[in-house]
Amino acid sequence: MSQQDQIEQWIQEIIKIDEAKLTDKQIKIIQAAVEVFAEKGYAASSTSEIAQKAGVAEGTIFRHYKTKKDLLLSIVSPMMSRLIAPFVWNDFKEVLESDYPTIEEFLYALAVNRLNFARKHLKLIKILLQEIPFQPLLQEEFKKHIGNKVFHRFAEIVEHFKSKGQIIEMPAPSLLRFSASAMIGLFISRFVIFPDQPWDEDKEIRDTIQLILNGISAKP
Amino acid sequence: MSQQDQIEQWIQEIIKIDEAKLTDKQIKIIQAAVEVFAEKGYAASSTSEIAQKAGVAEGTIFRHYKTKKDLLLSIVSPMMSRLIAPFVWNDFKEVLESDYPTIEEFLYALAVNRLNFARKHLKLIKILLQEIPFQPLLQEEFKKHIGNKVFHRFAEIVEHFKSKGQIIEMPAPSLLRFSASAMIGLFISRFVIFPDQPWDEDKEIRDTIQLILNGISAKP
Amino acid sequence: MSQQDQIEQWIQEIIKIDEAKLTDKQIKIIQAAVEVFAEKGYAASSTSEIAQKAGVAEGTIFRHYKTKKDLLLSIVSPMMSRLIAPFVWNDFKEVLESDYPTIEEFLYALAVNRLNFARKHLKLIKILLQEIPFQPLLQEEFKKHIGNKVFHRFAEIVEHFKSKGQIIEMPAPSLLRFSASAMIGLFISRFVIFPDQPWDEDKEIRDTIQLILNGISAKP
Amino acid sequence: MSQQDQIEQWIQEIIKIDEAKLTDKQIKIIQAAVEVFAEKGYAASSTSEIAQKAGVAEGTIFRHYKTKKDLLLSIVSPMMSRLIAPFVWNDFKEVLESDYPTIEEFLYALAVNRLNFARKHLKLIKILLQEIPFQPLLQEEFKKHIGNKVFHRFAEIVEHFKSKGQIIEMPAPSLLRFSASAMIGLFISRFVIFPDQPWDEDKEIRDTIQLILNGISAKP
DNA sequence: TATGAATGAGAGTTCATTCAT
DNA sequence: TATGAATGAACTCTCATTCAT
Repeated sequence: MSQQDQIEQWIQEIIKIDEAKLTDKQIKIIQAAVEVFAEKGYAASSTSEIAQKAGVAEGTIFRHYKTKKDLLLSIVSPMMSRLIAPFVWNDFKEVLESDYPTIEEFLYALAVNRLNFARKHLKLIKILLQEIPFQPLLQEEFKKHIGNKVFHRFAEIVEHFKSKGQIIEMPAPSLLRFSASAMIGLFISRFVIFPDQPWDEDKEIRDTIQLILNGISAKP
Repeated sequence: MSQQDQIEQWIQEIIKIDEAKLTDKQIKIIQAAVEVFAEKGYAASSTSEIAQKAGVAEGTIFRHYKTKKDLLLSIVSPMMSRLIAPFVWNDFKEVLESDYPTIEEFLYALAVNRLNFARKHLKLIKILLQEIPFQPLLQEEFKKHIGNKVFHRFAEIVEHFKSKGQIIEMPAPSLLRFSASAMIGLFISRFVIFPDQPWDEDKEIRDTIQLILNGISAKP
Repeated sequence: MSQQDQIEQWIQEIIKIDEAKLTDKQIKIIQAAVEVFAEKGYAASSTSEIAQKAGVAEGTIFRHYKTKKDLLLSIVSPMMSRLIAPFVWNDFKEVLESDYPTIEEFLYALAVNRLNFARKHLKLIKILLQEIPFQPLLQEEFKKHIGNKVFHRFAEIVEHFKSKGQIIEMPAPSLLRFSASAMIGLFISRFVIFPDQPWDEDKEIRDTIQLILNGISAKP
Repeated sequence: MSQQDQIEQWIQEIIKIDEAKLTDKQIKIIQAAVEVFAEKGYAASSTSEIAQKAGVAEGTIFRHYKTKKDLLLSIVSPMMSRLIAPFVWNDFKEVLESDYPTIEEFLYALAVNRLNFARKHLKLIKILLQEIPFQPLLQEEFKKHIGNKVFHRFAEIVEHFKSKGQIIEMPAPSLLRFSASAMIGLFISRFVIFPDQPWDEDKEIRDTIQLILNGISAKP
């Protein structure tokens, strides 16, 4: 089992996706909704178009989802936790220290994993990002997940390396923001802005990691 | 005249905003539209709400703007060039070399300028970013401005410093993306994600610039 | 056996309610339907709410009743005959003359009986009255029962007393309408308009009867 | 000027109907709505049918009335005060004593006036009565108007005659209920139950008044 | 017999747009 | 130029009814 597969497996255990309970029609509705929401935006999408694309009657949508917003949220809300799943690992630090020879290798594995995840769920993530500003419920979840979980985990790690004198003297939030921005910037360039360009993903990931590490490493 | 004022003046000359021609009602319509679009998103906003907020009749909007989309674009489209105005300077390089003692100082002046600009036009920029995915016209403009102008200008500068051995050996697009991501990440954190936190903007800007420069500087 | 019980027994014999044939689920459906129809009105009630309240599946209702209207009518239609049952007695006159010392006593017994009946089936009677204007079938039944049976019976009695010089000289329909209005007015006040006030029912009934008899009695 | 005209004039002054402000289309909408609501009941009526009957677009209805219920209430609610207008006269007692030779004559004038009013607004009154049970707002208005105004006025008059020994010793509410029931019973018979029968309205009114007065007069 | 998912017609309502004033 | 009443298509959502299980 490769390291990537291993990471993926851990994630699956964490989030326990129970798509099993969905009926055939529900899956078709969700697929159609993702398609249409991603293309036109939530507000500009019509339930009739979703129904048509899903091959069901419009009423069927409302049998499974009380309102159109309900449909959106039940699609998009679980995405948030899946998106940041690897960062809320309980044994994150152990994995980092034991399973990977260098921090570069660890970050590379993580980045590849998330990049593949993003590639797989591109449209859903688009919808999520588009709708966060307008859906208070999503904002709450965002704060809960990112703010409380991911942030504290990262702060821990940063302090760990800082205390060893390996990281530049700077507030943890700034370092986290910087690192995350660089990675997210890569993702957005790759998938949103220039999806049709030829990309040497591997090299771009490695370069970005190097730039980040250069940036935050303490100078001798 | 301070350096900031000087930059601002140059920008004004470049973009030549002709708000002078707008009637009183038009200005009210635009202000109301920005307000409503930013709050609810373009698709979920109604022209009647805009009219009401602007204190004009519904018909008046359509006297000045053929369609709702027309209203959106005439608000948002000019923003793109204003947003990237300083980066398309003709005498960018001269300014950089002659007016500022170090590159840090130059980047700092630039960042402060854009941060203040973003603060002033926050809602408009929000709308712009929200609607780019759905408005082909905006996408074209984005590519035209960013792709052709900003990118080439930066590539020039990067090559200049590379040839002097001061910048790490890496493709210019990657370096640009990395630098821009770090700065934009700061802006989004400041204005979108944590607008209500207390911010030491100056320090955050200087830190971010330091991290970027650390990242891209050639190691001795 | 009290006179009230005796009257009740006669009524039961007349109308022969065959609720025995109803299954458990049917009874629950009817109860739920009465509840919901009375609360929201027939047209504003949904079969799904009835099904939910009855604890059965939506389809089950339509297994027993072809349509929603069918459900309404099979609930409400038998009520009409039950409501006017005592007035269509075959031996009405004999009872009146033999079993009760005075006409006041007879009317009092009758009123108490109907009042208790109305109290017991309040919601059903509400539905019946609400729906008569919109259900031609109910209108027919109303005319058949009231018009043909009750009216002729009363006309007979009135003529009987008129011929004895005990009742004022006035057309029987007017006298019937007057008497019925006074009693029905009492019922509606009691149950519909002021159901929550404290009522001395006995006294109100006796007063109303006295007023009616005062009104229709021939003056010496 | 006849006594009837005089009464009508007083009423007009009291209720101050300002139908003048209604546009042509609004009047058509109201007329159509009254027609359809009366025929099918509020809940079973569709706005599209009303629009069609009024000869306007469906959207036009919602420009003037926020919701379907709004349409109902703005039609029906003003009816309540108009319906009971003559009974809330400030100088009711003076009129009764000065302008009419006998109380019979006064009641007769009043009854004729209300009968003509009911005839003119038959459908509206039907709708009002049908919807009172389901519209809390109407119930409130009913209690406010009938309970507080009409009732107290009548109680006053009853006490006045009681003290002169002309009315039977009985609670005022019972006497009012009895009298109102007899009159309302006549109206309902006339307009709702047997609208198609030939009616000698004058005689029926006079008979009913006589029966009421017989009922409530103190016996020598 | 009982279920409940599925239907699709039609409900009330919104809205960008038009046009007579 | 500015208005706002009017439009009617399109929207989200409800509902009585059907039917495979």
